[in-house]
Amino acid sequence: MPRTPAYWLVKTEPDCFSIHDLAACPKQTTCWSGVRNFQARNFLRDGMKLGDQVFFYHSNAAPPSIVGLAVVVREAYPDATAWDPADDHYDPKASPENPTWQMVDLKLQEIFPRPLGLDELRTLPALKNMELLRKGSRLSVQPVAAAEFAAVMRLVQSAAQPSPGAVAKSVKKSASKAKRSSAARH
DNA sequence: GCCAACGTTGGC
DNA sequence: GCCAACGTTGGC
Repeated sequence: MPRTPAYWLVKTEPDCFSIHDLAACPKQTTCWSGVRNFQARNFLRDGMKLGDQVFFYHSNAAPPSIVGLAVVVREAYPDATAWDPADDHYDPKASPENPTWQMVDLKLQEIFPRPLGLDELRTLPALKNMELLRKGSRLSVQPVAAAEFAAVMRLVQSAAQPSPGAVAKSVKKSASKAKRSSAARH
């Protein structure tokens, strides 16, 4: 029996690594290094399988939004940035013998016609219990229920021709918070 | 910039 | 094992 496909969401600060940066990568593929939270790592390591679809979310953006879709093209393997002292996410406790942290490879599947901001997502009843929308949620890698995934994708379809005034202008105020991301690598 | 929510650390 | 202190995340 093939496994039922699972759905996920990853967060990144666009000032750090945006979906457009992903689009510019060779083969539009990147390793998702830099995750330094155990719960997030466990989802990466144990949950994400080849072909799983992954919402791409921009945090610390204006507005914070789901901006597209990626697909898992390589399952978990050790995150070597963890034992690189020069890396922003260096972890002195990690080593090649004891990697601690894992990453997957993600390939861009689609940039949505427009960003789907938090306010808009909150209007969907199907997303009432979505982890992303939970107050205080900080998980940078999180599972998405199939029904939630479908609801967001329906919104994307309806977003293809946005009604006048419904388009959130994603003007970035580049808050000068240099680099601090738990999820992205640049 | 503020601050609530959360995760981690370390004294005990 | 408890929990206060601290650092980080991330919406606003």
